[in-house]
Formats: sequence, C-alpha cells, structure tokens
Amino acid sequence: MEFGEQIRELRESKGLLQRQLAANLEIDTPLFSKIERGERKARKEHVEKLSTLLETDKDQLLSLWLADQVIDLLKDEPQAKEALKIVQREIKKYGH
Amino acid sequence: MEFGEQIRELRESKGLLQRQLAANLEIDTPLFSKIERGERKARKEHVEKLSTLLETDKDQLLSLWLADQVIDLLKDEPQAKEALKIVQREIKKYGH
DNA sequence: TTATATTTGTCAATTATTGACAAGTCATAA
DNA sequence: TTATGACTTGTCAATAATTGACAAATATAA
Repeated sequence: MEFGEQIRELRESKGLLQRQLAANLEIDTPLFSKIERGERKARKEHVEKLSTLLETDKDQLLSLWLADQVIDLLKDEPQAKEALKIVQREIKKYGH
Repeated sequence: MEFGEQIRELRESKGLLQRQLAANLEIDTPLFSKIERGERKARKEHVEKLSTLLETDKDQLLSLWLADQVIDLLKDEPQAKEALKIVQREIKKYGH
C-alpha cells in the first residue's frame, strides 16, 4: 500500500517513533502500526494531521490515501481495468 | 449513476416491471427502485442475476457497477484525478 | 538478561449498510 | 370523481463492517 509506505518512509527519515505520531493522532501504537502496513485504513483527519506532523504535502498524501481505497475496492476484480475506464470518462463530467 | 440507468433502460426495453425483477432478486420493489436511481447499491449477486434476467453481458454490467462504487468514493474529493493516476499506475502491477 | 520498538490477535463499541414496511406521488382508467 | 397500478419516499430494525483499545508476542539492542 502506497500510503502506508509513504508515511513510514517519512517517519523514519525524521527519526520519529510510531508512538510519537500515534500520540499526536490520539490513537494507540498498534493501530498506527497497522495503518503503516496497510492492515487498517487511516481516517481522513489522520491523514491531514500526518501531513502536518511529517511536514509533507497534504494534497499528495490525500491522493495516496484515496488511491489506496480505490485499489482496495478493485483488487480481485477482473473488471478493474474496464471499470477504471468508465470512471475516467465519468469523472470529467463533474470534477475539475 | 451509470449502473442504475443501464438496468432501467434494459428493463424498459424488455417491457418488464420493477416488481418482476425485484421478485427475482428476492428484494422488495422500493429497494429495486432505489437501486435503479442509484440511491442504494446493488450487491454483486444481484448484478450477476440481473445480467441473466436482462440478457446482457455480465462483465460489462459488473464493470458499470464497480465504476459506480469508485465514483462514489471519489466524488467530492478534490484529489480524485490525482488519485486515479496513482491507481492506474498501481493496477498494472498485479492485474493484467 | 533488560529495555524499547513494533507487531499480532482478539474484542467491545461504534458506525454503516441492508432490506422491509407504510405511506406517498403520479398517471390513467372507469 | 374514484380506483388502480407503477413507482417513489421516509423511516426503522436487523445485520454487517469498521474502529480503536488492550494484552501478549516478537524483534532489536544494550
């Protein structure tokens, strides 16, 4: 999972411990560990707070986090690629 | 929503009533109505059964249904497009 | 050994989803 | 007008999924 890898890399590059970030997010360390390994999903507020704590771009972190959720939805689905084509087509109608 | 529109079109082109399809899916008519209008999600088994009942391609119907779920996840997200780029990149690693 | 960091497994509590029901609208027929 | 049929809307309980906490396990050093 992209998001977990990213926050782990940023955390380690800053010499921070899981428990330090976990405390800031007001969750316990085991849960933070699971989020890093992609076993659990972070909540949006956590992602936003992490972007501050890790001094990284919020939009890019949210993109990774969102992407993970989509991948989670599409994994094991033979129609994943076809579905993505439809999404691309549709998304242009309202997004910008 | 793409999926709902599609099943409605197929249903009407075959002159079928909501209650007839609902009975086959073993759900009530109000729920079927909501699925057609995208207010509720169909379950995978329902999609598969509908492809038979409506004599349409199962893979294409599942693609539409999947696409709707992704769109639902991405709607209202400013990072939708960026996230999709990441998904496209990632999906190539395992799917094919 | 001991101490510290992270991971694993399990559980209760919360939250989301599902489907049913009753009542509503709308159109058309009698 | 009233009645009927197709569909829609709103609400609710039951079920299922997700969340976070805790205890215990593993790993890594000192």
